[in-house]
Amino acid sequence: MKHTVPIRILIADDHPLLREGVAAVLELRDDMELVGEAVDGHDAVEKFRSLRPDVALMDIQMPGMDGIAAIAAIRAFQADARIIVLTTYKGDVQALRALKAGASGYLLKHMLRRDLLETIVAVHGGRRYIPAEIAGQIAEHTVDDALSPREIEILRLVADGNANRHVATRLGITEETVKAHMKSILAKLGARDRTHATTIALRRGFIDLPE
Amino acid sequence: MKHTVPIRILIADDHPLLREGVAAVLELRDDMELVGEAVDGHDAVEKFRSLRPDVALMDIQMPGMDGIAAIAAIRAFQADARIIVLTTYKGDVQALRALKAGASGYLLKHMLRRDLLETIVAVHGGRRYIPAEIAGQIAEHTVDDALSPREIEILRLVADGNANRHVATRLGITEETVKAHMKSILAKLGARDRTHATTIALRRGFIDLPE
DNA sequence: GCCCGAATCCCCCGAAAGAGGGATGCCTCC
DNA sequence: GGAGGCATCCCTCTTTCGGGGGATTCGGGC
Repeated sequence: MKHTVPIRILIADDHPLLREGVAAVLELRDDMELVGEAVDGHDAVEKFRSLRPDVALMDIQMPGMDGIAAIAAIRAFQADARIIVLTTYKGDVQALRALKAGASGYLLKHMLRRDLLETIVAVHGGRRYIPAEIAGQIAEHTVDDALSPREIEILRLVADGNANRHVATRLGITEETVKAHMKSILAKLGARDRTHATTIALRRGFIDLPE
Repeated sequence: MKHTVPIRILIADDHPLLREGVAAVLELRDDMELVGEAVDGHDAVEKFRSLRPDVALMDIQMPGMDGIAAIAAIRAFQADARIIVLTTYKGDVQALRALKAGASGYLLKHMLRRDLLETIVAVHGGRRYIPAEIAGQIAEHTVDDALSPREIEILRLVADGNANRHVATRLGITEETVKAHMKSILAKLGARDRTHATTIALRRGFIDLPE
């Protein structure tokens, strides 16, 4: 029962050295086989289509189409695709988005190769595999503190140094409305002021650094 | 002239998969040899002492002692140590600090293995090797926009959501003094307000995300 | 000796921010 | 069809920011 067909794996990550590392780890195993490498989201979707791997390892911060969009695109044409996110932290929001998009596992890049192999086996077997660290973080929040799309839009502009009035003109709404949104943002994030809200949102993955 | 002693290399990085990737790349070369792996700054200093590698690859964001402190510590007892920083971006300030601490090269993790090998050879040969991208960034700033230690301390507290008055009490100074520092910070960073200053400082590597 | 930057403190003052209320339409979900 | 979230707008009022000036001390560099 040990000699079955190896698990066919695709990796999508824009870091060549990390891809190399995964390749090196997988080469030592006769029950796994790296069948392809993708360097961005579009590439990942395309290679998934043509190679039909059993498991895909996917980074979520890649140039062009990001990993979450790629996961959604892949699941759209193959609903039972097994996808594992492989990232360097990024906050509970990103993790939750990835899981909602259809990822079955969430691996942190600083994890050991044992974790990688265990996760691949588990996910290939149809199970989910979320580290307790991440699961706990997700459970902690996401009850009533999810920012609405408009709130995120506003916070992004605020993070970039726009005063309420500038945000208002930029979005074609009133300054009063922006202030109302800001109140809601501060309450949801438990922030003391707009600067605090910005760093909290950055840490949790609601927004990215401007530019 | 091709068959000389291989370049002995030490890698310090808290990402096992990346270490694996570097190891895999170096294994293909008979003119290079990976002699050790360190998982944090202390480990790096210790392993450098005992192994005396020709070149050390060093991450700058590691648990415990960070890479820059490790570089300084290593150069303190071996002034001609060849050290290459291997990181995922981090702003011109971090790059400059690393170079000032004694690094001879600055590699971005998304670079190709060709760049890695070229840099190792160059640095081993006593040359410096800074990607144009990084060199340009450093040249662009650092003229008159370096924040003083006190300014960084204040900006860190501001980023964490402290009002001027709270910063003042925390540091045992007057709110007026904090305001004076804030004026200087805004001017140096070219920021429109404290939130903008915070995101600029994060992007450039002056400060890290709170917590 | 002199200059300069860092760090400290002081003033005024207008403009933002944020906390406190509201209100209205428009969804969707149960 | 009501409940609740979203997005919009409105008003008041206090606090905080940030620009505009200053000032001093202390240390290092030319």
